[in-house]
Amino acid sequence: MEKVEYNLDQVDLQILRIMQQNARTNNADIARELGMAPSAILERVKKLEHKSVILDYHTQINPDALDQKMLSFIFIKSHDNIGDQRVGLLLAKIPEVLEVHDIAGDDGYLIKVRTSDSGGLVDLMRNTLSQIEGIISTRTTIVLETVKESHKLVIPNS
Amino acid sequence: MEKVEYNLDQVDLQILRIMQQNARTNNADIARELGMAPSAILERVKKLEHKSVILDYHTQINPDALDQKMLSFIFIKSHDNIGDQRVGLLLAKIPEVLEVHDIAGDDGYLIKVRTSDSGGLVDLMRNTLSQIEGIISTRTTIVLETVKESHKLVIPNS
DNA sequence: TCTGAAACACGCGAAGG
DNA sequence: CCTTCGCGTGTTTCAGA
Repeated sequence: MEKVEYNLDQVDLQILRIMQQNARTNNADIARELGMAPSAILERVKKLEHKSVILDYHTQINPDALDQKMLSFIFIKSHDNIGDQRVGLLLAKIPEVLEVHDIAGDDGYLIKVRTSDSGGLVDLMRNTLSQIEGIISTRTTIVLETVKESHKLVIPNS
Repeated sequence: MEKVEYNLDQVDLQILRIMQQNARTNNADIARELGMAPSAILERVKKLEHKSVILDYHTQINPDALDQKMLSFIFIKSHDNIGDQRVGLLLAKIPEVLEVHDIAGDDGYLIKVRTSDSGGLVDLMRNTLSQIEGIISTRTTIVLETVKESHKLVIPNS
């Protein structure tokens, strides 16, 4: 892993705070709030994108509206050795698999999966997961209801 | 739970597909891509927001840049009865707790937590989680590395 | 790294089919 | 539900401090 210096100052943090709250806030509004010229904000945002501090601008869509009512977490034990992520990378390619985390303790992964319903989950496990070589076992946890789903990080005051 | 009709047509799905890819794409660009007038797009986007199909515009920030290198999932058993979410709602109020899911089978919740490091996690569990009445036990899974973290839903072709 | 000017492009509401 | 039109405003580049 490479050492990267991000060197964010107060103004950067304020920009991030505003944009995390609403990614569509325009430069002019941010500039007014911070008492700066819009072009200065533009420059900083471009830099934050280049430094990979800002990774993406994303529209959060209601899963129900797209008929993806089912959310599950699946623990997957694999033959992957430490540092190897062959199975993890294959899992990451599946569109319904939104997250893949390499976890401690179990030689395994935790993945987050959205499907239309339980049938969709069964299909995914039968048709897609079972095709991946090196999976030893799975344990599925089904979400009944999501109380909170935020992507907003805690941004420090300094 | 109320029955809601979303009634999304092809144009709506295309708009969602574009905006999910980049929330900052402007109406004019979307209009060009779909061969429509910008104001028609504006109208539809507003409607999608009102119908809660679009929930949020969010800037995804690199957690490393904000010194939040530690990600954990914690299973929490509680005294909450079915349909009751007292503990869940209290968990949801904690800023470091990004997600709270009511899960099947264990009278419990699965939460996703970001902290600066393992010390931050210990602090959270000692100082904050332990203050919540009704938690019976916790089981923590530590993420060593995240292979994929997307928030993009699969948008159907029709 | 900022400001300010200038050219260009977009947002967004009105009016109409 | 769409288009066209128009004014006010935002975006972006560049020179200069």
